[in-house]
Amino acid sequence: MTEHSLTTQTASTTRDQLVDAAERVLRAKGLARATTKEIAREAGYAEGTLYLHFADKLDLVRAVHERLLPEFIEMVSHLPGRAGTGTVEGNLTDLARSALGLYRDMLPLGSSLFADPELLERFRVMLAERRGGPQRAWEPVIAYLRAEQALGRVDPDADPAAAALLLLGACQQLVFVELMTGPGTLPFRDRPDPAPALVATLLAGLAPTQPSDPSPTEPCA
Amino acid sequence: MTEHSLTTQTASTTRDQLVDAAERVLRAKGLARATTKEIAREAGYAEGTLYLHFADKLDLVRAVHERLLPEFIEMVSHLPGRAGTGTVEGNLTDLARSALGLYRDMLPLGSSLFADPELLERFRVMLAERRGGPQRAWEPVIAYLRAEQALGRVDPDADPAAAALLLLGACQQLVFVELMTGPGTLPFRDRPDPAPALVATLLAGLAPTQPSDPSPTEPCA
Amino acid sequence: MTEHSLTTQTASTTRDQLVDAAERVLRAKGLARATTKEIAREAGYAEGTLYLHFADKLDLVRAVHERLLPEFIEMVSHLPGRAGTGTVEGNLTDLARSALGLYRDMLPLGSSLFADPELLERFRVMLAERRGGPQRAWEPVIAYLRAEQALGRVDPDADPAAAALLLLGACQQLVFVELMTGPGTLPFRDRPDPAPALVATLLAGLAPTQPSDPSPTEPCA
Amino acid sequence: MTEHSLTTQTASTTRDQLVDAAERVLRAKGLARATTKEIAREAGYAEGTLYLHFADKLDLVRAVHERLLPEFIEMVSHLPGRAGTGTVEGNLTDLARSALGLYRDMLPLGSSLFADPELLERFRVMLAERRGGPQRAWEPVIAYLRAEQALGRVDPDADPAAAALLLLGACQQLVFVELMTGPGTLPFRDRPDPAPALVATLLAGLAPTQPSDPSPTEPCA
DNA sequence: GATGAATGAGACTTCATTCAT
DNA sequence: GATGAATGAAGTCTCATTCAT
Repeated sequence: MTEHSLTTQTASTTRDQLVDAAERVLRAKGLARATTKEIAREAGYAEGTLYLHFADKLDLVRAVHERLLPEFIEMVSHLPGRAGTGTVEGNLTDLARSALGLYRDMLPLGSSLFADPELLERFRVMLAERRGGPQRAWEPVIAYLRAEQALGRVDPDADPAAAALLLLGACQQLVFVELMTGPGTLPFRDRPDPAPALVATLLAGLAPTQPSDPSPTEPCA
Repeated sequence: MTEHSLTTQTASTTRDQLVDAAERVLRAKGLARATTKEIAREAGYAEGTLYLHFADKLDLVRAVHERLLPEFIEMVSHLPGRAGTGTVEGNLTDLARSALGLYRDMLPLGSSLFADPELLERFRVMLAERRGGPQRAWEPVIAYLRAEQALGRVDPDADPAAAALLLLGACQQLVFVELMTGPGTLPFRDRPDPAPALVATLLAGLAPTQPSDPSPTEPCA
Repeated sequence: MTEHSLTTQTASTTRDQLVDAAERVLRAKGLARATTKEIAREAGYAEGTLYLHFADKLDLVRAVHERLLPEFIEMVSHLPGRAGTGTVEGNLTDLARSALGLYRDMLPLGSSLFADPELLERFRVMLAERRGGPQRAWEPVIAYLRAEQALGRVDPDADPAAAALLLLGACQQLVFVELMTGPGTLPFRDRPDPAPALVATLLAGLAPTQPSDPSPTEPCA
Repeated sequence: MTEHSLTTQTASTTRDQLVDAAERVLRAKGLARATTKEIAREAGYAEGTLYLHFADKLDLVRAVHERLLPEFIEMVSHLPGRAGTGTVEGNLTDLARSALGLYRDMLPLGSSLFADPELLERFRVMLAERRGGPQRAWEPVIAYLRAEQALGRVDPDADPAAAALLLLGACQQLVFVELMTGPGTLPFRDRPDPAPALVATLLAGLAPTQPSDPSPTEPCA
């Protein structure tokens, strides 16, 4: 109320403050334990105020996830798209590291949606309107790989979509396991930075380099 | 805990029936909307009976997830470990298809844990006792790849752990996107079976095949 | 209260518009579901405006009922007072039909008062100031019957007040039953217009006509 | 709980106690101010218990009205049906006095239904199942009058249904006005017992006994 | 061991009312 | 006079949990 400019750049409407507060509470307490009372208190408003701006609690939670979308997409777009600069390996390693951070930030909130089918359904409806969703992460990676293919730094026969899914999927799964097994565990063995190994493996492939074995593993027909 | 033969008979103890019912209700309604009343009704017992066998509701939910672990691990172990038989590509494709089914079955339940930090913490404690968790899925894949390396059908320099994470992570992420965006969408483009593309890409790698330089990692910059 | 010309102009003051809107909402939603928000919206004003013109919500509701009084009395006064014209039976039948319409219009709103003792009490206080209330309906009927008695068309020994109560009470009860049992029912048997039977019965009386008395009340059986 | 037989004849189930309490609170506070909290307290149960026995608050209120029906009908049936005994005038006067008591007891509760269209609708549905409603009061009166017609003590051409409606309607309207204008007023003039005048008027009719006037009141065309 | 009526804390939500603009 | 965002008390209803039977 009496704050003049807590953040110089944000309009900080009541609605935004409520969404901010809801996101903080959701991150801290989880969907199951986030109450309207606490969200309102966190935002500095009365509980009833919440219902001036949102139809119900799920509508507010959905708004949190809705606002996450552009955030997510922007982060994704910042995934290095620097085709032709540096090395492919370096770029993809940066990308993987960014993705790990992205998923560490987004996965707990996103996964919570599965706890409530009605919330998930509302989220789907919103995704259908806004074109968005987690699959958006693939796009800049695919675009980058295509650009590198054009530059000859990536195999022209490679499948960029599959490669994007392999790399980002690995990052997401790694974070998933991290979060599941707790902060004290070393999920991916003893490697503090798993990105290089993932990128190296993706670049080199598994197929043996010597065609001494006439196995049908070699697909480039 | 002190039970010696969980599965030697089709037992169907009251406790098991309650866990069964809880799993069904959790799958149908989601963690947020699963009530003890409905679980008890589904099991055919009175609500109070639940508290003869479990400390509280979270204990029952945790038991559902606990019982999922051997199920999960068993499914994972059935992932083809047939090193040397068929082709590597075929085996990994079968594996990817199995993994897709595995995640479709497990991901909604597993992701729900993120909605309740207290439940997640109890789950972590249980994981610390039982050696388990989603990372167990990597093991048979790694073992398989090592065996194929020994047979020369997989590059001896490849990193089996990274490869397992790439392949299984891609499967998990694909299912995650499927579940998020709803049954009506085509998550991975227009391919009904994404497994072959993933496996082909993983086998071939992204690096351009330069006949001059045998190191595929750093190409034509 | 201090307004001198309530109806000299089509005034449509803010206050009147609010009362209008309140009456519409009360008729549509009922006292229990009429909210200040909806009344204000219906009137085209902000919710706060309501409190510039009324002490509280009950004050507004009371104002609706207050304004209903002159309306009611005027309708009642239009009940045919045409002593000496037409026939007594015809005049009373017209009167009964008017009364049925009157109660259909007023009863739902009036009966709602019983749902809230505080509102009812305020209404009573107002009635004590304004001389009004549902009993006003008896007056023109009594006056009419007295005039007909003077003309010899109604038994000079008859009790006009009792007769008015019998006839109007019958109309009110009929509407009460109609409203209670719903629009789909036939409340008073199979007669679409119950007025003639009521009037005939009231005129003739129930006492058997002894042939010794040549009263015209008992005709051509 | 520990009461063994507070009332020797009543089962006094929890449900009944709740309905009892609800009726008491509804009579005391009115529909608009009756809260589930107070009803539960009045019944001596926790608020949640209410929802073990009723779908919601309206369901409980409806149950109150449902239980009023047999009460109402029984009271109505006790309206003197003593055809052939005493005098017609005496019997109808007793009847009118009973009806006044009946309506004094029932009208406030019954009228409250108009405050909430949803409640009224539920009540109508219930009436459609149970055959009941305020029109049931007419039946014993009609039956009585028919019996007296057979005995020759009531004009065989009289319309029993119309007569019942006239008499009971007058009683209901009188009570309605009493309740509206408050306990301190004398609603029907200065007569403490209005029953005799109503009955006398109904029996004698309004038509003049001497056909000295060739007025068109004479209907047998 | 099983029951299920009862509990009661607390969730979500509504809505009459206020007040700074 | 008008506004309408904000209030917060109070309402209805849910549901994990208990306990006498």
